[in-house]
Amino acid sequence: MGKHSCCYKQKLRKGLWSPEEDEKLLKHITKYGHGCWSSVPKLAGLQRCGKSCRLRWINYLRPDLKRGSFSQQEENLIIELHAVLGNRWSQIAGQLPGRTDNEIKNLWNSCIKKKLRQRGIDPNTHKPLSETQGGEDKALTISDKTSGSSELKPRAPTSGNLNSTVPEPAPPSMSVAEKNQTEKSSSKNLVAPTKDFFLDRFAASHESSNSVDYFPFRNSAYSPNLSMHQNLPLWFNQNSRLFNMSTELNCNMISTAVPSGSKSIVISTSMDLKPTVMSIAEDEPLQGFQYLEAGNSSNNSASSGNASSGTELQSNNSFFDSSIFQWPDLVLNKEDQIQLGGEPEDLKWSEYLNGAISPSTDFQNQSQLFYGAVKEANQFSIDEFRSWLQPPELFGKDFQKISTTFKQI
DNA sequence: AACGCGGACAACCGCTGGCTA
DNA sequence: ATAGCCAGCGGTTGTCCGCGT
Repeated sequence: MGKHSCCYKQKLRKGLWSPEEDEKLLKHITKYGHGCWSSVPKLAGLQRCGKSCRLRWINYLRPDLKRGSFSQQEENLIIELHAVLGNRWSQIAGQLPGRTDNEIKNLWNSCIKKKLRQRGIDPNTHKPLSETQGGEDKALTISDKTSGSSELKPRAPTSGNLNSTVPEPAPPSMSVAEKNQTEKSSSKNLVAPTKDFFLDRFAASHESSNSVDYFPFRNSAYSPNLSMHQNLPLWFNQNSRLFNMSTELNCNMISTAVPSGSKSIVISTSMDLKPTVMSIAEDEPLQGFQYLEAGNSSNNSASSGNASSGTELQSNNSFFDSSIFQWPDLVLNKEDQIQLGGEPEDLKWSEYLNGAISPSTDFQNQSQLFYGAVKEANQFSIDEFRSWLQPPELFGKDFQKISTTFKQI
């Protein structure tokens, strides 16, 4: 099993590709496409196995490959993505146009790992080396953090042979004690803004654009430089309250820890990349949730034909659908609790929105909010909140569908 | 100049899962 | 239901090249 029939054939060349071979393969694929890879070598006149041809094409000959060394931005992005995805090189590569999984893997193993270690960061866990050596953080069970969620399943093991336990995002600046403290103070009584609140705000922000048809909460808009961990999805429970997955469930495995009461939709984006949408089937809260991903609204369609169309909701290809995706350890302290709908702290959000509370624009500080680090209420800037409410044109058709779905909830 | 070493990159290998007959 | 084919993925190995001794 696993071995390609072509691999048994004799006289197949191995090793480095000659320029002549490259030319043959390039000409063939340019002219006819690759079709079935196993037939490519024969048709192209190459004494290689189809697998080798495929690899050569993907890693070297493909016209849309970006050449040259990685920029610092790319490196940073790889580190951030790795923190979320682990060694899922192909998924990481998917977020770096023009880069291959092989290239990224090599970079990681040869360069980035070393750099991280030099900075005192464990490349596997993305935690400070000292902390890693001291043992793994105990993962709190759901019941540790919430009351009345006994029906929730415990964290599931990761599937497959992924040797990495997916690292849990943890700010190096935060001590274990601080984490414990924030975990203890996490909000059982959190009251969050309602869906209507967001919708109203969004409508007010885009009065001229039928904007209520859209629901583009872009919660990743804090800063392009911040970690992927900050791409928190917004969940609304059946009471239309914003539901904080991480705070209320401490769930790392979305597929196993969806709250039974929530018939929800999650809207998220991967940084400035694809908006991501998930919804949960109302009557199958635990395992029946659907996951939908909107195509890339920016429509930077690649030359290959299998790129997302950008117009259809799709059911795969985002790290969010991965059972190993770990939700950020978001913890809101008492000071961060937001209450709406005539409740005493109503003013808070409106104050933010009106700028009465001076917003911090220090995005690094903001990042701490999402790590559950020490937070101040006014760190939550109005500018950031406004940036969630992206104009519809930035999201395109996808969100029209999303909003339709949302309205049905 | 010769040698050894290490880094960077290219390619291979083994495995998995989807698809289809 | 099952077996075979295939694409894709991630780990590993091989190769090249620059640098220091």
